[in-house]
Amino acid sequence: MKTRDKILLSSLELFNERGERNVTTNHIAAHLAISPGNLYYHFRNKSDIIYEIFLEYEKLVDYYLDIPEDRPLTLDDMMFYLESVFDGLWSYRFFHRDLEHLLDGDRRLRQDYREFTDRCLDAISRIFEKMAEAGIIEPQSDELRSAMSLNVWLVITNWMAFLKTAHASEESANLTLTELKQGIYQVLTLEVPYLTAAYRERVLVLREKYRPQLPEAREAELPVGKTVGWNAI
Amino acid sequence: MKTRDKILLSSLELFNERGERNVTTNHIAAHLAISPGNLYYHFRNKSDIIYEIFLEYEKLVDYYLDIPEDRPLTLDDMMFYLESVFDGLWSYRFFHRDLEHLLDGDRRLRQDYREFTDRCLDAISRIFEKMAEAGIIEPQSDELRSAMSLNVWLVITNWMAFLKTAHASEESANLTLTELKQGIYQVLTLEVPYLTAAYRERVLVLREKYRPQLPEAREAELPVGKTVGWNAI
DNA sequence: GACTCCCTAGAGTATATACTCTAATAATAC
DNA sequence: GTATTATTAGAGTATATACTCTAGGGAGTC
Repeated sequence: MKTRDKILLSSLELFNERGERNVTTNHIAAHLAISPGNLYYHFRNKSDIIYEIFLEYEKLVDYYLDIPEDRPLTLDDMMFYLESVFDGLWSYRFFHRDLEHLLDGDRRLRQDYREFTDRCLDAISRIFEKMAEAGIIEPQSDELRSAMSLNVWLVITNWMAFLKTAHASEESANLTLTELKQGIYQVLTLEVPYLTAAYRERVLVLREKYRPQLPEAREAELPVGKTVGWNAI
Repeated sequence: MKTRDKILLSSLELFNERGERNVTTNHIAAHLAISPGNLYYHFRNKSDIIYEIFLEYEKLVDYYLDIPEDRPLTLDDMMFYLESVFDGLWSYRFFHRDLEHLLDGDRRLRQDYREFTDRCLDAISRIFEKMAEAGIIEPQSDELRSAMSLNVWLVITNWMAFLKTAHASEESANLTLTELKQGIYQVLTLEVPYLTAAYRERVLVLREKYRPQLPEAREAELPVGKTVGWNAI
């Protein structure tokens, strides 16, 4: 593999593991056992590395969210979109963590990310539209669908932050893809009230598969009777 | 005012304006025209300053989210909760921005924040329960209410990040409290499908007041026909 | 005046971090 | 083989940042 690609790969790996803020260019070079000079031969600066990684991320999600216009959507499609988006989120999970700071430091990235968000919101909205056409959910006004789509986006992009800050018992307890995908449960929760009678039960069954599991550690930690919120069932 | 309090006040101000990451203890001291030594006489380190600010934030939100158990909830109560929570979010807006990093650097804060989240989720859930009792929304199963509450929390705590990353046209364009409160529109969107016939119209009218306004600049920027998502109505 | 206690100044330090510069080596073209 | 280009090493640098240390001022008390 070319050094340039190795740098991108290692950077992504380290960013995901430790957070962009905690990974220096020297760390990346050391991790690859190359010199800092070598790294800076391939990339002008750290922002450039991050930008390249973003382009990959963008490409991946755009690929996933390509919506077929020649046929109706199915439940399988919907689940594929959800699974795929969370897979993408997982692979580039450092990105949404320090998003604000990353965008502050790079105009290009800021602009591109904004357009990326718009495309995603558009895609989500289109998916809902086609789901209504397919009779999976009740039709919604444009206005409601847009607002709903935005809420879906908010839940998707911030589910991980919630897990890392509010959920994980200790910083050592690292996140797993399985836990991340419990975000699908939350997204489907948004859809529940709109499901048609014909599909309601089927979707609820699918949703159940993603229901968050109580980590033993956490349950034991909380005083009896004080368990609250999403895990209190 | 005591120097200690001045430090807390200035820190909060600077953190909110520039982000915790971009504000050093030296900046804070300089901003107050005091010496670094003086600052460190009052606080052992930066984490301690942040922790103290968190305690204030926590106290404020706990105060806002105190739920009266001796009477039913009204629509006014609900709007008060929403307004208050977003006011709190605004006053301490630096906090959720760098949350993950802040928690990484302070065990105490991590633990406290987790309990704080649990209390908030509990409060949100209780509010929904009482709103159902008051006939504002249809009753929900415990499971659905918990999942809903968590979605409300996700939307509330991440609305600002969305505004700053995806919405604002330029980094120079600073956020206003009014824009932040458009998050209330998003939260009410979550409630829409559960509203009872008796209250539906009244809530929709309230919700309308928070509907995001299209900033002129933004509209002009986007190619015609490509406007998407939440602002495309 | 002298003592004490609280507060403050400001120079200084250890460490980190993004990035540069020069020289050398490997790969390729002719 | 030789010239050229692409790649790499590694020491080095400028700047920033969290934090320390010592000296001393001011106010109250006896």
